[in-house]
Amino acid sequence: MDGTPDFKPLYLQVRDLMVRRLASGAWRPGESLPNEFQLADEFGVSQGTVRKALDELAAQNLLDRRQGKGTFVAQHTAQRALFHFFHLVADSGERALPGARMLSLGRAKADRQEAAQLGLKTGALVVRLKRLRLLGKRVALQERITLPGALFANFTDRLPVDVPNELYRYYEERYGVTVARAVEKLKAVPARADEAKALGLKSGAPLLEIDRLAYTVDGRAVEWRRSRCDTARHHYLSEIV
Amino acid sequence: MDGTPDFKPLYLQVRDLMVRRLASGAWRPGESLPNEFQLADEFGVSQGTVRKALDELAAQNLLDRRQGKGTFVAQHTAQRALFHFFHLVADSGERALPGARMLSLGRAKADRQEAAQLGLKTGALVVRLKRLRLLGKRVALQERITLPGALFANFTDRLPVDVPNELYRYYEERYGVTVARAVEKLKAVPARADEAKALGLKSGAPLLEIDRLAYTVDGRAVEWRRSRCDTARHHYLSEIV
DNA sequence: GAGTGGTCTAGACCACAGC
DNA sequence: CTGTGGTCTAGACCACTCG
Repeated sequence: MDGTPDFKPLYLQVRDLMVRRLASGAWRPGESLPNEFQLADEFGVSQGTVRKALDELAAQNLLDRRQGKGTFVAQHTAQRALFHFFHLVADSGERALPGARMLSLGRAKADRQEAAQLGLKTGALVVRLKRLRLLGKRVALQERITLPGALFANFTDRLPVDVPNELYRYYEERYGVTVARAVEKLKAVPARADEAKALGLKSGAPLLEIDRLAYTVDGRAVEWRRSRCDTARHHYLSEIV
Repeated sequence: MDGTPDFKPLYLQVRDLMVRRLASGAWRPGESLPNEFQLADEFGVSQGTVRKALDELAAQNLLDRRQGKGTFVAQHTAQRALFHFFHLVADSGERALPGARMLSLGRAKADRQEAAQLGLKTGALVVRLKRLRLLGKRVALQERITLPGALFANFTDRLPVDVPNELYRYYEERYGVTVARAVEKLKAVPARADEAKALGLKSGAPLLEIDRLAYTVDGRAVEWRRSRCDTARHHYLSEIV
């Protein structure tokens, strides 16, 4: 008569409570959490149960546990950007964070596609960025980024040249928006004339298109990014375990 | 005076012993392992420590734990091939295992590149396969596969048409070679004339090249695969957590 | 030395599968 | 009902960090 499976281990309940704290901003990036025994007291469970919840969150890169120091809310760092969110690698194997050159930055009304991707109404306010990125000294990709205007108020107040290269850290520090997860869809596409020119290629040259939707810990889409990359000297690295 | 960090938790030692059993074939795909208490006795540790080792291996997809039933050595199934090792998805979101049409199958001496990828000497015996794969009813990619001849004796005895579509299951069942891990490198490349013809495209059309090296649990490279895909109606899906 | 997370153990009990 | 893995607890001890 009820159909609910309705059994949820304690440690998952504790984990979900913790996720809520992270999502609400009660625990902010970089902060240290109370120790395991204090958390156990607070949630009314044993230290072992808290530990299992913490380990789950650490496995999802939401927390950072350091023996001897404590448990910290994960933060976007250059390292994380490089190894976790940026998958283009030089064919030689070297990795380096790409430079960026902003082309434009402005507000607009979401077109149908942007609205669909970000879960907004068509015509809702969005922020649009367009930039080139350099791998080594060579311009290797062009990207367009769309953000929901509601979450990123006054984004366009700053001069394009003053917007930092590492956006996820910037979103986190300035807007309290933490990207926790992303989905990328890759295709091979022909370069449009303007892209070809920007990247120093012939029109129609093959580019790797990376279409990324980034989500917060509570599942809201907060960035749509479409990059088109010259992969003559680089590749996208994907590890399957 | 020694420099060795030399502290290895018990559960990792136990895990490594188990990995050796898996690598040696003492535990074979599909087999069930002794229960946790029996393993604990055997290794001379507590059940909790064995559990931690088992959980590690299950997280790496080397074991399959089923409540109420037991712990089993992971096996390559259609499901696993589809969700774990095959990342091309229709733009609609549908996933389906692609059909295959073998074009050629034969022995050869490894060229420089094949030897380097697979860790063989140039001129060592290899098996080469070439096939087309269909997504839906449409030919969507062409791939060339190279295997070390030493591990796949008599592979070419079978008629090309009789080699099954799901290769990893076949490697596992017929040759005792289990693929545990793979690394893929993606690029956008122009179609060569023959590829264009096979895929029904114009020469120079953009293709997604997927260059995959597959490894066994003990780290030997056992397959090099290079696929070139038409991504007009499909994309490569990559999830970042 | 004090405080943190990490490991190891032992035991009780729960949920699930299958006879 | 029995056997399996899964959860929860409690306590001892180890390794790492920092003052």
